Amino acid sequence: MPKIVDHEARRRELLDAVVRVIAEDGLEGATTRALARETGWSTGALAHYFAGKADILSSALAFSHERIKARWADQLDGLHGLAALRALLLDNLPLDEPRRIETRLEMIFWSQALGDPGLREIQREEAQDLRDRVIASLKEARTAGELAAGTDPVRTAERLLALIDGLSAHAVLYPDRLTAKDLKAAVDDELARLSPP
Amino acid sequence: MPKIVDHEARRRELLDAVVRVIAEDGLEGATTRALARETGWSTGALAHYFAGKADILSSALAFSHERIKARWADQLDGLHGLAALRALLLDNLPLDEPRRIETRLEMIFWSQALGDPGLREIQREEAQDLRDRVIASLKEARTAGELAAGTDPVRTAERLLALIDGLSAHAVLYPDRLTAKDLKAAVDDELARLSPP
Amino acid sequence: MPKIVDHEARRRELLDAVVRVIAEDGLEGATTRALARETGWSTGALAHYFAGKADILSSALAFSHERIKARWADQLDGLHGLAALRALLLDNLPLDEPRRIETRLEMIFWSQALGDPGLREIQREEAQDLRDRVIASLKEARTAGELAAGTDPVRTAERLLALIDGLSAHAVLYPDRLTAKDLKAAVDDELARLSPP
Amino acid sequence: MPKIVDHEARRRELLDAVVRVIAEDGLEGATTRALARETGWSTGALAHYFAGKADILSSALAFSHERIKARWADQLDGLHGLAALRALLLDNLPLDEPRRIETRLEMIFWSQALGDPGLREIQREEAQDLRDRVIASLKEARTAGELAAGTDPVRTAERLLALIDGLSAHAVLYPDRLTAKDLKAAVDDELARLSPP
DNA sequence: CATGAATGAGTGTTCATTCAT
DNA sequence: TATGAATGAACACTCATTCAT
Repeated sequence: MPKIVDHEARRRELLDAVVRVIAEDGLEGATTRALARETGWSTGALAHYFAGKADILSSALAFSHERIKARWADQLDGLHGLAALRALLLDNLPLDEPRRIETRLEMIFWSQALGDPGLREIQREEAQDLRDRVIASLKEARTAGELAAGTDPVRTAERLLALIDGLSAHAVLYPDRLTAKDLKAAVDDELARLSPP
Repeated sequence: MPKIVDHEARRRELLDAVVRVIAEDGLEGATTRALARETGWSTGALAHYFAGKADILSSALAFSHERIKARWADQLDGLHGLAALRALLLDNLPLDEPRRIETRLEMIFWSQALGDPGLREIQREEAQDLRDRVIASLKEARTAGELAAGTDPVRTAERLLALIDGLSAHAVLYPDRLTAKDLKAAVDDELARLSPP
Repeated sequence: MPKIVDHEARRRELLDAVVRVIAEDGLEGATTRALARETGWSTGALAHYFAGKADILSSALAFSHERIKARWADQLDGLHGLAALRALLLDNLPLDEPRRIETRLEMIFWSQALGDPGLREIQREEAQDLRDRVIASLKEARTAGELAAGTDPVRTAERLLALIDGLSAHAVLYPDRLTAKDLKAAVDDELARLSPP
Repeated sequence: MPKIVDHEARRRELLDAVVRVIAEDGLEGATTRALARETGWSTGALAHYFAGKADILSSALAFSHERIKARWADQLDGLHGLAALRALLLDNLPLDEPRRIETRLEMIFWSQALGDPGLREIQREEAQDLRDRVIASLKEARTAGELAAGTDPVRTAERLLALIDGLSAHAVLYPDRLTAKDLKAAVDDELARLSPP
């Protein structure tokens, strides 16, 4: 009678540890041995749940994205238009330690994705999802008269998305230069410019 | 008399190839053997010019920064205020292949810098330099009456710097989504919002 | 259940081969590849049992010392005074192949120890141990009236210890000049001079 | 008109530096670059005077031996029998810094000679030379009635030679344990036992 | 299912040697 | 002669992967 294991639950449990290791030590520190140690399992155990190291890494990225998306549902509940947009943008900034980890992970995979189409696709999907939501919020805001005339939702979305990713990168690279307060102020400054005069 | 080599010139020559390899294949592909092959020299030859691989990598980053800064001098010659600001921001976008290489290199080192204070310092200096120039241009623009009342140079600078880094990252990650034209439009949209009504 | 290995037993097994390689080919010949080949394992396997090459080498020296000290217990069982002293000194001479290997190993590490405090300490401990035993035997002999009046145990010990190390070195360097018989004769000549007239 | 160089004089000048480097840093530290740096010449210059690194090393050993032998002539001038013997033995102990360098060099080459017949031959010749002188002095002493009846010159010589080499090794390995005074005392203790009662 | 021992190709680095100048 | 730039094989070590238990 074999022991029955919930593979998906176990994978998520393992990936949580993997995400922490990568965000902390980078991909150089994420050796299979280090991951095994940190998860509390053996290297061989990881082999049961993942096809190899590449699978571990891409799964870790996808796992982080799932958590982020699950959070959006909470954050945006009952919000609309600019309020929803603001909540969404702020949620994507490294304003606390869990999100700093997410940002570090994301940046690590940005450079990795440059040479790995598989990783790039995972990131593209997440980015597309966020972009769709931003555009939808902007359209909602426009309908509600919250936007200045002539505001193009797509162009504005690209600007806002670039802003939060740039702010995120700067915040984790130069924490002295940008505090959580600065990040929020930057987003609010930008949003203020969207409103009608 | 033996052949005398200009060490600095040779280093720059080698680093030009190193930058290309890293931007093309990432740091994983930048093995000493690959770098030797690509530069056209032996692994031992690299040892004459660099203290080790870490020195090659940080020198490559510093070398790229020097080239960028040298270009600024040209780009900004005779420009002031918003015009200088616009030239500076556009120069920092991956609008052509050489600058796409620069952007890819920069992104690769962003993630590396997260765990390497030495690299982070090299990047911080470059970022500081750009930040100073952006702030100076904004102050110049304010003095010239090119800015809307109440525009804070520092907060604006942080927003603009984040914007161009975010746009750069998105452009090299999702080239289908953002063309050179889109990048310029995003910057111009943002700059338009700085002018007085 | 995986194969469980007794790490200490495996280390000793590996070190036995390492000692042979070093004594045979010197430290130059003791590359990690050569040691792996000679032990019958892969280079990676050695990494499981030793922290690195330096650890392999110092462990090999310590292992040889342990074997020698274990042998003393046998050799000296039931012996006292001059008889114990003689047994101890003879045991430290390269009178047969196993001890020639020990001597060669020791000499190889003498020169290595000149520039490596860690190795020097390992050798110092072993030398101190032997020195203590020699002095103790001499004091025993003095008490038993086996020594000429005025024989100083410490000074005598130093002379005897120097003698056996010098004889050992000469025996392995110039085997034609010094046979096993010559070595024993030299020790006996020296001991004869310790007895009362 | 080519520059004329006294090859032999230049070789000796270079070897003096080589000996110092080896005695100081061991053979590991005696890279061709290090030797070139220390001699004040380029690596290529050494190639003019030596056939290769092996030639440099064996020449350095031979050079040290020449210096030692030249010194014997001075030391033993006008001495005979036991007095000559004593002078000879003391000259071979590391009683001052120059001779500590000689001893370190000798020990380094002992282990190297174990696997290199060429080096072993160089050392054997030197050892043979010293051995001949010791035996000759002993015979002289015997003729002069300075030795106890039944003293065999060859067996005694082997003992004395082993003693000084063992003392030398111990003195450089464990300088705390054996001072210059101790070394002299050990030799004098041994010599005292040679005299007739 | 789970283990961790074992593999061996690949890494960065060193260094004796060669040779055009 | 003398230089020092250049080579490339050899080194110690790491690590993703495999697999007998």
